[in-house]
Amino acid sequence: MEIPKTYEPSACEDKWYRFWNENGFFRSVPDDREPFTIVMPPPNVTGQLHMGHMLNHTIQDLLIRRARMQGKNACWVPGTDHASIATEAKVVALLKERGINKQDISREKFLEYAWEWKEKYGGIILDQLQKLGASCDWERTRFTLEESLSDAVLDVFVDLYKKGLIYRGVRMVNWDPAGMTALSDEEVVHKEVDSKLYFVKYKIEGSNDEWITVATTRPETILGDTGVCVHPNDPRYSSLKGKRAIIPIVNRSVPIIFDDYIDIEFGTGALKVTPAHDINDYNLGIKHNLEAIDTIASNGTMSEAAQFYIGKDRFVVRDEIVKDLARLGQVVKTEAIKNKVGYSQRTDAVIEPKLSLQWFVKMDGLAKPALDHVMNDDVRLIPDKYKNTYRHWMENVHDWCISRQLWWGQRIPAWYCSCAECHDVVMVQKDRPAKCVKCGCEKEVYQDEDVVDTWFSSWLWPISVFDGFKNPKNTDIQYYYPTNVLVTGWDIIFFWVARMVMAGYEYRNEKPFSEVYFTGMVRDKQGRKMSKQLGNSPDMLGLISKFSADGTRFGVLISSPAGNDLLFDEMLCEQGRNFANKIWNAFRLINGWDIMVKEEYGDLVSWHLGITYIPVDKNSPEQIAMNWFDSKLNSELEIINDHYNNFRISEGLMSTYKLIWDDFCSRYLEMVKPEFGKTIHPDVFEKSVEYFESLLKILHPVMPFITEEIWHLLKDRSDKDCIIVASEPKGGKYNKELLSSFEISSEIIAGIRNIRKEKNISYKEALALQVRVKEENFDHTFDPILKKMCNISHLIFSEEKPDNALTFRVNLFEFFIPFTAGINIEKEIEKLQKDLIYNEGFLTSVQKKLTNEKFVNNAKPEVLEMERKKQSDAEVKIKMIREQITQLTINN
RNA sequence: GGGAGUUUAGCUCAGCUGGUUCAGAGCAUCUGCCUUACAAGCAGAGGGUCGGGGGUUCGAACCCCUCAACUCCCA
Repeated sequence: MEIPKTYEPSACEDKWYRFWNENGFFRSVPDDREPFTIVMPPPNVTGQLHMGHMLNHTIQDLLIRRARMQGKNACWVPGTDHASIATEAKVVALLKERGINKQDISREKFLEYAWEWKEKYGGIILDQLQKLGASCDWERTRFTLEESLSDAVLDVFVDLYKKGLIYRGVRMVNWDPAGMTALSDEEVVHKEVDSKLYFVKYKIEGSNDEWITVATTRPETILGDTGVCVHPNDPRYSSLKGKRAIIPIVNRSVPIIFDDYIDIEFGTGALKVTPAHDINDYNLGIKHNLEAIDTIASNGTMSEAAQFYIGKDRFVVRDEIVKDLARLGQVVKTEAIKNKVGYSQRTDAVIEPKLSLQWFVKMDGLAKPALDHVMNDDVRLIPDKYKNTYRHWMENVHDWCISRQLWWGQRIPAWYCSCAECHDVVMVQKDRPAKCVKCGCEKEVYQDEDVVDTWFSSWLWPISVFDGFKNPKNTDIQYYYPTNVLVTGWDIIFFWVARMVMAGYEYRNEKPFSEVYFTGMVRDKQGRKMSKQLGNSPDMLGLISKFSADGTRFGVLISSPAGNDLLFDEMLCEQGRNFANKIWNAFRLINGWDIMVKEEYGDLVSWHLGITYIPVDKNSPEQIAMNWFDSKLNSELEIINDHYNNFRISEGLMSTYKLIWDDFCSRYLEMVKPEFGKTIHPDVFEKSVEYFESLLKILHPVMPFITEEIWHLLKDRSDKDCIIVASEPKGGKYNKELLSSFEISSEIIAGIRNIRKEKNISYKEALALQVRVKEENFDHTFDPILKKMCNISHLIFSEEKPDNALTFRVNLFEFFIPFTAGINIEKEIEKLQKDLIYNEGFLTSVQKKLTNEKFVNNAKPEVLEMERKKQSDAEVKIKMIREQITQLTINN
């Protein structure tokens, strides 16, 4: 069979994904093994796979696949989030295209359309995850709005209400006029924008020409002003005590109040107070008993209460009112200013602070355990710098506004009676009450129109996916909960992570997960966050088809330190693809070897593989290579595991990359590779295959497809013998001296290669190598390797210096290659001079330390010892270099 | 306005409690090679006052102070 020169991923990726899935390798059911559980942060049903998901899910898959290979019962629960506001907006837009207005259809009809939409598009993102290789247990797929999860939401609502942790009240909320709903504080994004600060003068009541000038960025709210506030210590305004001002246009008389809340420096030091449309003004209003006039309707236009500009958009009115005020001569001046404005995270509309009746969750009681258990590392945040952020938020947490004026979501289980005398009755229970608890009427009971915040379902996710609310003692929840790791972006630490911790302790008295791994945000080369709006997120499926799923996974992981943003560049995926190809070719090499047959090796002294043969010569390059790689593999395995166990994922991958490419391919395989046309010893072949298998297993969690493909090409295996369920390579002892001695040999090899290159000596031309050392003082372990790798015909050990030889130095050893042609004496001397200067400089710095009494007295003995060694080594080197220079000069 | 973080090679990042010849890795760049696994490759090379300034110390990328730039969170 002809094996292609380059790896062809497209066919094998789909093939293996289907195979794994059909053979139940992704499936997890409780058993007596240790569980390793990850619940997927459910992506929005409206979403398409973007770079953020890619990063997030690749990491989760890596962790799950590692756990699976460690023999744990790995369970990765997938699912999607119904995303109330985003989905509702999508459906509304879709209906509009069809000429249907949301207002014109019933709630039931709307939900029908919404479900239809969800069925059609809601699964796309999960399908895309399969392309990436995500090894989730698809039989466990959940959706935050499905029946059992919704039941949990309603039960929790009722329960918290009964505990007094949920209440209903009129508060200033963040109103999204585009989404037509209230939002929680966390859903508001503050952006700095260029605004104008308008200085408007209000007439003092009863005066002829006395004015007070206020500064505002929101002149359209003037219509709702019910006070003017100044600082009690501000001398400019002390004469205004007890006076009133006239609000222009509406000609309302309002009190001038005094409060030290005012910043004397800002604007004119006088603040117009609009209690209905600013949270600070609202608080001032309560304190000073000011009326709140709600002049802006829920859709962002001026309401009846505004009296003027009714029905016009607030931003249109901003311009109009300034013109009208100017006409009245009441605009003093306008300044450009930068200020922070709140935007809806979902619709990007400017948030309108608005008084309204909403449902809230009390946070103080819930926050306490959630804070403590993170601070004491019961729940570990990675990287731990987020502990600070988390604590700060928890200590200053505000009550959570959970009602949303939407239809797509769990409808709030609160019921009211429509009888006039029962307007204060609220019945909170899951099912419709048979009759009003106050007046007893049966027909007039109606349900709250609102739904709960989507996060009010996702905060229950780690429990509800295992049906832990309805059935708190079921096998799944007892086995899988608490889960192991949550992988998510730090941008939702408050929205979601903090609240899951709260729910975990409230409902199971136990953390939801032991570790939270925060990924960074994926940014483009210019450092911008990748987003759909900017259109700077590469097409995921395009990337996968270009560089393979394995290559793309590699590219994403190689540059993703925990919590640090990742600047994504396609080149990283290309590097991944190249790596896959390198591995593919290592396979081709090994696969192409002819194994030695019986006739080739004379005496039969060993028994192996059903045939007898003489064992590998223990001084052969092959045996030495195997000894070395054994140690190398074990020592690197220790390092790689340490990296991964501590979530240093990109470092773990980098070590794997170098182990495979540099150590295995460039060094080991070159050392054992038979000469052209020769055969390989069966032991060496077996061992090489074994090493290769170990490497594939180490790499599998990162590049699952190619490793599975080669795993099966290397040997005939049964359907159950797949790398995805193979046990990870067990580390073993390794010989440190052997490893460092090999590094020295590598330098010698590099020295010889350099000389060949400089002097244009072909590899085919055998060379002699002379070392200036007594034979017994040289480590001969790798002599056969030197000979093989560099085509050295013989090694000479002598304390003499040969004439006319090319030379290089490794540590304290001088090497000579007798070769007369083409030696450029001047260049050689120049090179040696440079070396000499460096070493002399180095010696001086060491001597400086050693003659410094304070250093000698204070430094630790081992440091001192090290410095002495440096000194003597440097002295020897300098002597050697001087000799070489002298000899070169004399000889020519 | 309050707080957190970052700043090391052209790029992305390592560098543990200050002390191995410590200034590193990968990528990119440059130079030679179509060598019988791989040009998606092989063999090499160059490249950094560790953001600036000051201090502590025998010794600082690492500790302290200060300034600057960038990022983020909260109000």
